[in-house]
Amino acid sequence: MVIFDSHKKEKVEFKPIKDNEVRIYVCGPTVYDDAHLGHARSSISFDLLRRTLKALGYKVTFVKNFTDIDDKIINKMNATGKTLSEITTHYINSYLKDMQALNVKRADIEPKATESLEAMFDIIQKLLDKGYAYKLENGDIYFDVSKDEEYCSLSHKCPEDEGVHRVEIEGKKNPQDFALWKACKGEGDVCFDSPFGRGRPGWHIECSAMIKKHIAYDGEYEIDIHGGGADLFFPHHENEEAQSHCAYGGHLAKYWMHNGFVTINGEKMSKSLGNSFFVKDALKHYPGEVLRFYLMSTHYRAPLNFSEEDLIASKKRLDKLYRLKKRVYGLTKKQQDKEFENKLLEAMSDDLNISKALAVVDEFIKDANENLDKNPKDKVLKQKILSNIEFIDKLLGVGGSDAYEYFQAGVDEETKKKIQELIEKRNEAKKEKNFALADEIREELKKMGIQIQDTPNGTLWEKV
RNA sequence: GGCGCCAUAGCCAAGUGGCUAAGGCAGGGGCCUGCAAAGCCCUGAUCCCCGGUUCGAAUCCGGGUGGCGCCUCCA
Repeated sequence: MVIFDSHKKEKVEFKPIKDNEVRIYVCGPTVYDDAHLGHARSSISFDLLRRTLKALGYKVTFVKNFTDIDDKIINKMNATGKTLSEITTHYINSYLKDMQALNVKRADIEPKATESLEAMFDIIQKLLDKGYAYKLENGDIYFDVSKDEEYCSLSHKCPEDEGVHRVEIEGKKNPQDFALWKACKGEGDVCFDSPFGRGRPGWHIECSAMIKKHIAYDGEYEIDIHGGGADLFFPHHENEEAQSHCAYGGHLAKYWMHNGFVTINGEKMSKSLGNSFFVKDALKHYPGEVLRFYLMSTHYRAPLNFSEEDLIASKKRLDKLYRLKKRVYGLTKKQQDKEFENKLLEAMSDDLNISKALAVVDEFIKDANENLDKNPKDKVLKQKILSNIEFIDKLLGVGGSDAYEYFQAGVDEETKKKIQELIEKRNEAKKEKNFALADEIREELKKMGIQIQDTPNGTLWEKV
């Protein structure tokens, strides 16, 4: 497996810290709103990483957190009058539901920041003891970046001070110092008891703590891979790394991976720009699997400019896989095709080269169709095809649905019945060589958004 | 202002020094079909511009131009 390490800024051979085990931590969402396509893409990217590593035989422990305490959540509380847990529970469930629709596997561990406070206290205390942190008069505790010689060596993105717009806080020693603990600000704030007084944690400390609590090794590196959106590299990941190595000595992660953004009209999708596209809204128009296929079809590090036109083109590509699946429908026995599996896995092993992988899939579909045309009754051939489709589902997370249901999504039972009746009527007309009537019926179906195909196995239909 | 990324056919998108520049969508031609649809076959780019390195560059270096991101919450 080769991955692009955003710390070294190059592709490197992946070697786990311990044997065949891989520990991955990915920054999850701050749960104050529904998931947008950017969250979806990040999730799908690391889902592909996880599936690939598993297929390669690694034992993978995958952790994705929920940031459930944050300024934005508090703002939402004050705006809606709801409690913290009402808001976070709602958006966590909404997130999980969306990700399930996208065929993203649930993480092995899904820690919440509010349930990891003890681990945060430990880091903060160590940083205070070692002189890396200091307390302001108002009770806030800050990390002193000037004490950490390695600060900035992770992302290489630390800016010079000129031209930077930063929030000034009274008493901060360096402009880049960041909050580890925010003292309680009274009414309207959410506060927890701590050894440092009532307050709440800073954002960066949460991830360091959850890693330490759940999956950290004690050695040179705490985990194998740390992932997240490209926007998190600096300052979030830089700060996580700083806290962790100053508190515990080792580095946080052996490899760092960052996914690119989803853009709209070439601009980053974000709340502040007001151009967010929610997953739940997209799901009203397209099946989750189609959305997943589209979002994953651009390499995870490249920006993806969302366009409905491209999404439709992408769907047509996926349709072909399902049409092939229809041709081997009903089979249960499988015949493993190691050559195909290796080819697909090899593509994904190259820093998740999805374009190469999808080209392998396309080639497979083409060959399979061609061979089925030549030998429609070849059982072994069909079993291999079925087996390959299952492998595609396992590795890429698409192709696992029922082939008929895939094409009939969103059509209610009553309509299905009507379609069936029209098809039968047409078949009779065809038998009587009444092609004018047959064509008329086909036209009627077309107006309903239904396209039919006459095949040796009868007339099939698809929703366009 | 600092740091960084990107620029390949109508569109999406691989390829990071060397055989004829993957694959998909759209388009054109054909086979199949009562006609369609589906499927299969054939068909398209010399890689933003200029200069350099090299026997040889889309791929490396320098300079442009054009997009974008991070530096403030953000996947």
